[in-house]
Amino acid sequence: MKLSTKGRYAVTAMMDLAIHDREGPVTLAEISQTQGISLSYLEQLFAKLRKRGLVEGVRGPGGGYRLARMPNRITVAEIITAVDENVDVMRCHGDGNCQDGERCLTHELWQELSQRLYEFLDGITLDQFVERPEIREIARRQDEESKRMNFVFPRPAA
Amino acid sequence: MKLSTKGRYAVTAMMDLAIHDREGPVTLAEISQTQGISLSYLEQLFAKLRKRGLVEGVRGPGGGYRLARMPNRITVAEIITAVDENVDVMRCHGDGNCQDGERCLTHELWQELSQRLYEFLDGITLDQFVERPEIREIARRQDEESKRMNFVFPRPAA
DNA sequence: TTTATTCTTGACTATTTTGCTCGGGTATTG
DNA sequence: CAATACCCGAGCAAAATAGTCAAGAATAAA
Repeated sequence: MKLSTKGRYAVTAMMDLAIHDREGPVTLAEISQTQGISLSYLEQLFAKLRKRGLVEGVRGPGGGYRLARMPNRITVAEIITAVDENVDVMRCHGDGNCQDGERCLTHELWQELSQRLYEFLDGITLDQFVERPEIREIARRQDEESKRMNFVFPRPAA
Repeated sequence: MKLSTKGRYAVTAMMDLAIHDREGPVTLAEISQTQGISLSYLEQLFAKLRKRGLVEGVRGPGGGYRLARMPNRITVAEIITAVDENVDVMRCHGDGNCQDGERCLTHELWQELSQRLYEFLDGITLDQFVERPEIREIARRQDEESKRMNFVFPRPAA
């Protein structure tokens, strides 16, 4: 599996969403601020997440994004495969034609690895992590920080 | 962990080495042919493998590379970390300063994942795989293929 | 001792991915 | 209608990936 910052960003954003889920839709601008991810990049990631049915966009003022399912029904594996379209460890995609139409020496190794990796990530749902006290602590810190920033740099009046 | 073709190539080459270990040093040219990896690229990979003490180079005619240790003392994890210097899933390298000097939301997730991944790959030694009948079968096929190619395109006489 | 063989090294290059910007849309609410 | 926020596509710089190319050094065999 491909484990890049891209997947990390997506999971981070989805956790942010899960944490603030009950407070209504969360705007990408907010996520961008609290998680330190560029807004335009978030837009790209969320386009993919939406296509996979993981989030729903709510347009208009007061809009934003919300989870399309309960947090306990969204796995980390889903999030990563949604944004990292190339999820294979293997070049043959498991077909076994890695070398001139035959299996290469390491075919089975990567197959096993791939499976283990997926099983691990598929066993972790968003809520599992969000409920951890350490995570809640970090989220609280981020909220404080965010409020402080709004005080220092308030939105321009309408 | 970073799982790229680079690491795959390295493990493949090391398996080839392990399979033909008792027949004396194996040249990079041979590995290049049987495994379909560019010779110059192999040179780069083996430079790193040598620095990590996984292989030994034998110069001169009849030379090549051989494993520096017994195949049951070389793990897949070692091979991959040898060529993929950047082995971290996390941007903070486990230090926990992922976001403005603090932990990011997904810090623990990647930490756990990283650990699991490493444990899995560290539990697999070269000999474990080389001994499997399916692998031996593939190796035999490759040897046949190689002989055939030498017959069709023999080395120019001296 | 010459020569062929093979490792060894370094610099250079093409392609892909990553992370991001910009400029426009479109739907929705007040 | 105007502000908010999603939506969409093109493009782009930097880094990583996956190589190539050229020259040199050690050694075994002729």
